[in-house]
Amino acid sequence: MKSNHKGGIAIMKEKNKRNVLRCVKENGPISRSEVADQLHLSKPTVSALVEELLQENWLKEVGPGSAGLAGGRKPIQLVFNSRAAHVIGIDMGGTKVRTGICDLIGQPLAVDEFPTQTQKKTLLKALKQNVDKLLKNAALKPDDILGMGIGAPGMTDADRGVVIDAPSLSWSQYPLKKEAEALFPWPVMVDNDVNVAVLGEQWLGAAKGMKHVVLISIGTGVGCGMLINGQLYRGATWAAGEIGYMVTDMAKARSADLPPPHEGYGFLEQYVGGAGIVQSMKQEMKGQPEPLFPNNFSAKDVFQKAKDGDQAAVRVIDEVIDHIGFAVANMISIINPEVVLLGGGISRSADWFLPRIQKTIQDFASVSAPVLPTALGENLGVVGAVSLVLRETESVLKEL
Amino acid sequence: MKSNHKGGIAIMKEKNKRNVLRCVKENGPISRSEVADQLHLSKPTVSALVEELLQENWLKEVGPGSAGLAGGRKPIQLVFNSRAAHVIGIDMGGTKVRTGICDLIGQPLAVDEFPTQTQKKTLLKALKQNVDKLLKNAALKPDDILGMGIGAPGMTDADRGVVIDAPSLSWSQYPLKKEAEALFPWPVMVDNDVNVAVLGEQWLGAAKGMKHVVLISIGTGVGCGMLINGQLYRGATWAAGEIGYMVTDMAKARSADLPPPHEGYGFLEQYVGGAGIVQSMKQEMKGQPEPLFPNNFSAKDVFQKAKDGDQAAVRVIDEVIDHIGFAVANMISIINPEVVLLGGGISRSADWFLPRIQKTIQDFASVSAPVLPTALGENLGVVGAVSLVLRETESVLKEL
DNA sequence: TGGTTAGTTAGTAAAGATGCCTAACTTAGC
DNA sequence: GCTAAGTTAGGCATCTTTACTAACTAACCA
Repeated sequence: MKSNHKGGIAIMKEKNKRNVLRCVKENGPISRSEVADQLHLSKPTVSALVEELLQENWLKEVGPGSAGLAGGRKPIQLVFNSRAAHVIGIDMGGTKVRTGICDLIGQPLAVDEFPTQTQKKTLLKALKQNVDKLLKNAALKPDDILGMGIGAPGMTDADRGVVIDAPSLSWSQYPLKKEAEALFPWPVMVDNDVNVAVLGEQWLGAAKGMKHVVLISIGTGVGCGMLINGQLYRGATWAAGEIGYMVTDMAKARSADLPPPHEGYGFLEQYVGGAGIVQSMKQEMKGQPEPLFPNNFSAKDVFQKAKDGDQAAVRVIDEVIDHIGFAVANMISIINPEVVLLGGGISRSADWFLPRIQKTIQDFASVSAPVLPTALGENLGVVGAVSLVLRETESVLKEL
Repeated sequence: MKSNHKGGIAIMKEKNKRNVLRCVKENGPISRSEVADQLHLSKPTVSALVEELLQENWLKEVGPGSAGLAGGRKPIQLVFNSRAAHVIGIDMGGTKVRTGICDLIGQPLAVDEFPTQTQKKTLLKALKQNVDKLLKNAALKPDDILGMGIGAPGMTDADRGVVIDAPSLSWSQYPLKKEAEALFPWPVMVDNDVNVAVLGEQWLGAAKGMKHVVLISIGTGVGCGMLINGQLYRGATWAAGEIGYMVTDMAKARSADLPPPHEGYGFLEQYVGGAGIVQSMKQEMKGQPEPLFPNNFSAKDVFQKAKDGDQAAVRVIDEVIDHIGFAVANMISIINPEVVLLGGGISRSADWFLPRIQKTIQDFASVSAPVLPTALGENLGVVGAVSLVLRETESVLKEL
């Protein structure tokens, strides 16, 4: 048994080992020798650590590569075993829950979804069933699972795994991590859906490998996840990124023809969120004799009408895009990110309005930054949740 | 000679040593035994490290404390030697340069200032002279100096120590670190003045010990420094915190009666910066028969008139404060800091307008945060620059 | 063409250095 | 004698260096 060196030397070995693992993972097939060079470790040390990693199945040898130009022994190529473990990602939305099992490089082996239940108990039961099915589909056993990540649609205390407030699910102070861990035999991590999304995009999407990323998600509500110095930034009280409350028009904010703030929606949200768009459209239609829409319509419908050229809809959407443009410009001036990603329902129409947003940035922001739609599509939440688990698990290797 | 263990075991010893040092520094007089307990290190290890730290003069023994209730040998009390080294801090402003020498706990031993020269060469020469004087006044030799920090009024590449752009000094791509290090026999670190200020306030001022801090400085220009996860956040291209470009009123931003953006000033800056206030006041005075001010007046004068109750001035200042309120509210919604500090010339009038800003936050921000004036007064820049050096020097001990 | 030799690189083994821990001891006060 | 602070001695884990073997290329020569 290992001695209980608390602040001890064993930590360093663990660190070196993780570094070796990461080095192999990132640099594809690579020899022990080259790993030693890259990590500034001696060859024997690397050999010993690789030996352990092979034993533990994190690495595989894939036969000899080719020798260098100047001759010499052929190197033994090492590769990361992306199937050494698997991670489950859960994207818990207001209307549906998307689930998936991924390997260690984020490849989905099985995905599924089911409608969100309003009762917490039934929701968890459905989740359990669904995950069991997923395991069967992927031909995996619980032992193969390293952990499970969950993206929840609301403010979340990621340390304790408590969803502090999720209006769309009527959750408040719900200890999701604890409840889920009672149901599953692996560790569970929970975070805000937007935070999870930005992790996913930084791992495998449009912000791959970047250190400073802002993701703005515009759908029913408006949210924003930030990656700063390569780390998720969650704020002092888990409330960072509430861009939905950004005021881009003081005069309007102060005027009386808007509902008072703090009834669950912020200023920007009132303009660019789904409900806000519908509201504005209704307002716009008042002056017109013939209703453009039936009684029930969605923001998506308004977008469609605007694309089709209807003037009233265009006016509404133009204002939405204008607000988004200024919100993005403000974020760029404050955060100076490498990239701004636009996600949520609105990202489907990205091509259409991105140029206008870019113009606003160019005119009003202090510096520039590319604005792109998210790249991971419908699996974004799942992949992000998987990334959450992997980062937390490997968090020891944060420093070089 | 030490073997060149690169990724080696020596790093851990260094870390433990720094932890011991920090432990003694933070926990006042303390015995070896208690340090061992707190850091989960063994007594012999602590003794050895303390021995080295005593040799190197970082620690001092201050005679025996009192024995415990149950008897036993009296502990030997250790204290941090705050005079083991000294650091020079330079606050380089647009009109004057403030200099100071501090000990390791931020106590100023000598401070001074001199007018800013427009010529770089003469400025550096004056700096050299002034620092030499400072050393003499503090009765120190160059060997006693650990390093020098400089806060520069503009966008700064802190890695290379290059001031990228400082309009008030007409500097562009100026390698200040390199130039200064040619003049002085110690390492020099350079950063933005607002970044330096937030470090200072977090060290010894109004944000002591906090991990998430926003400092907004409003004077000639408008700047913002952010401490996130306990670390300075500088952005992808050293441009983070350009709050002067935040747009809080889209309609006005688009209207034609303002100068076009990107002539060196951002939207918010045009309203709340010194020049902007003067401009607004002039605009306001046009309608009035009798001029309130002589031809030349400053933002400070306008503030004074407003405090005295002049209606035109009050209108101008009210708008300024309104803009600031929304800017602060937006920052809080986005960053969710533990505290927002207000610095720069405007902080003198803090008492007067803080309540209104707080009202705006309460009405429009997603969460709350205290808003306070900076606490370090005229030495803020100097102390912050000292802090910059100390953090960089001790950066190894960032993790617990 | 085919064999031999020199040079180069991958990986392993043994020995030395460093730093931590535990256990036992000394010191100093009750 | 009891207790707690601090030191000494011995052992263990980890890394590095040095020296080695294995394996391959290139070039030379019969």
